[in-house]
Amino acid sequence: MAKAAAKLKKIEREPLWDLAHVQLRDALLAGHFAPGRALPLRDLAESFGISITPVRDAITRLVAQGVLQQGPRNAAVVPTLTVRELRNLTIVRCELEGRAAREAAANADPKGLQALQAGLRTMQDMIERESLTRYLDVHREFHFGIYAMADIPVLLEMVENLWLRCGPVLSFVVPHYVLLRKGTDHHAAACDAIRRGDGAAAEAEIVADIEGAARYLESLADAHGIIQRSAVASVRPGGS
Amino acid sequence: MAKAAAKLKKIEREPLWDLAHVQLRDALLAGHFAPGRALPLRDLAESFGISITPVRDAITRLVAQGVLQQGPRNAAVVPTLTVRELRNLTIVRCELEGRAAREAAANADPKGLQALQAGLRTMQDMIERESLTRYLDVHREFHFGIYAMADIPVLLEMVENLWLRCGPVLSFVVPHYVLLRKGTDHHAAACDAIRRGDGAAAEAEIVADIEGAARYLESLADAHGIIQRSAVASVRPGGS
DNA sequence: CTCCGTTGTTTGTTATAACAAACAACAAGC
DNA sequence: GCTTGTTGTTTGTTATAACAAACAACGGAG
Repeated sequence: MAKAAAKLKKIEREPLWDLAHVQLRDALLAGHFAPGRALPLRDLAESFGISITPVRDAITRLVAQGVLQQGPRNAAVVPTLTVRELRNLTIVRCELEGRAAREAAANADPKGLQALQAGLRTMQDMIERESLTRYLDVHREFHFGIYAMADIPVLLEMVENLWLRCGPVLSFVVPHYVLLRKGTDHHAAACDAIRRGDGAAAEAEIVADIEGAARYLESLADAHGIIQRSAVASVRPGGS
Repeated sequence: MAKAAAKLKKIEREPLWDLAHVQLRDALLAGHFAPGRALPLRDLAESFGISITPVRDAITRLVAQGVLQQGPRNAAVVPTLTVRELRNLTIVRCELEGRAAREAAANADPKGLQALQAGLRTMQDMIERESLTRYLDVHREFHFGIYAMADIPVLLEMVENLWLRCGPVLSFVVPHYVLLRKGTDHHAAACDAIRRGDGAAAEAEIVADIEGAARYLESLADAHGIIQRSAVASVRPGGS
């Protein structure tokens, strides 16, 4: 009987290495780990309360995705973004996300458009109230609402990868950036263009949004220690 | 033989999971595994003569890269490419490889150009002699010679991922395709455009090359069982 | 003959232990 | 005082065993 019940209920038990992967990914995105920091397997395993095997699996996956890099001893380290790497990521992002916006304009559905506009209103509300704690989530949902409309899974997957790569840095700056009201107009314009079915305009707006944020981020490169000017970015043992 | 020697003697101390990863990747690219086939860990471990742990690592990495998919039981299966997926991959490939060609034209170096033309001549020789055994390697080197010229590591990495995804299918058809002399002119034209520094032309030629091959591949979809028309693509348990 | 339950096997998952290489620390020698 | 060799610790790698879920095969009941 227990067997029959189990067969009927369809228990879905998520593997531990998947949990570790999600937790690690979210912590990375939240900027919880400093760039260049090493992530020892046993420490993570202990903090998660599991063995090192699933942690190792999660790390392997993240390294394969380019979200983590591997240091000298094959140790996983959170990547340090140089200005050059940020520019390269921006180039690829514009190419891919621009194309996704173009495709989204081609086959936009009313339901998705409605969700987009709802997100737009929510974001504007949040800006007026200056309550930006959940802004990042809505912002992410808005962008990926557009990209999902393109209905090209490979493209969506790659854009997610790109967001993961520049995630911590972007998450740190977007709230500051958005208070200057520089991003919202692009968002609204992109949404309008998609509703009109104007693919070129949608692509242009998304590209402008991405490049604007990247420019702002780059201008802050020296102010905050978020991204490194040089590629070395190592801990100098000497000095004061 | 190299791997046997490496196994007997301790020449290189490359991790085992790296070896497993490379061997699996090459076998996939060579089309050694039928699409839809499951890859049990213990079988692979036995065939490699190692434990299942490094094999599992390699599989995890390949799944994270999208080179392998995971089936119902989290089992790794070699992905079956549907026509729709192939079209989506082609879209992203055109976007990314086209941009790479454009960037390559912007900062082309004489040494790389020389290597490109050498590859071009080798390919033409091979076509005339109809000895296409090593053609795929040269073809791959030619394309990635262009993409490496763009000097954008993230872009190069993503293009490599895309090639891996449609690898087996493409490897199977390219030799047939190239005997029709349909691809070489695009290659030569792209090379010329890069030398002239004409980014737009280089992009157009690469895009034409990719789309031409994709069209040809799609026309063969029904003839050979390479790609599936439908998404199911189940494994027939019946006779061999 | 067909349907269903039981059982044995397969297979992915996780934990643990043994191992090896690299870094840190400390002590001896010049 | 500085360098160097040795040792202890840290940390990634690999193998192995125990485990659980799913599939296949077999046998009994209707």
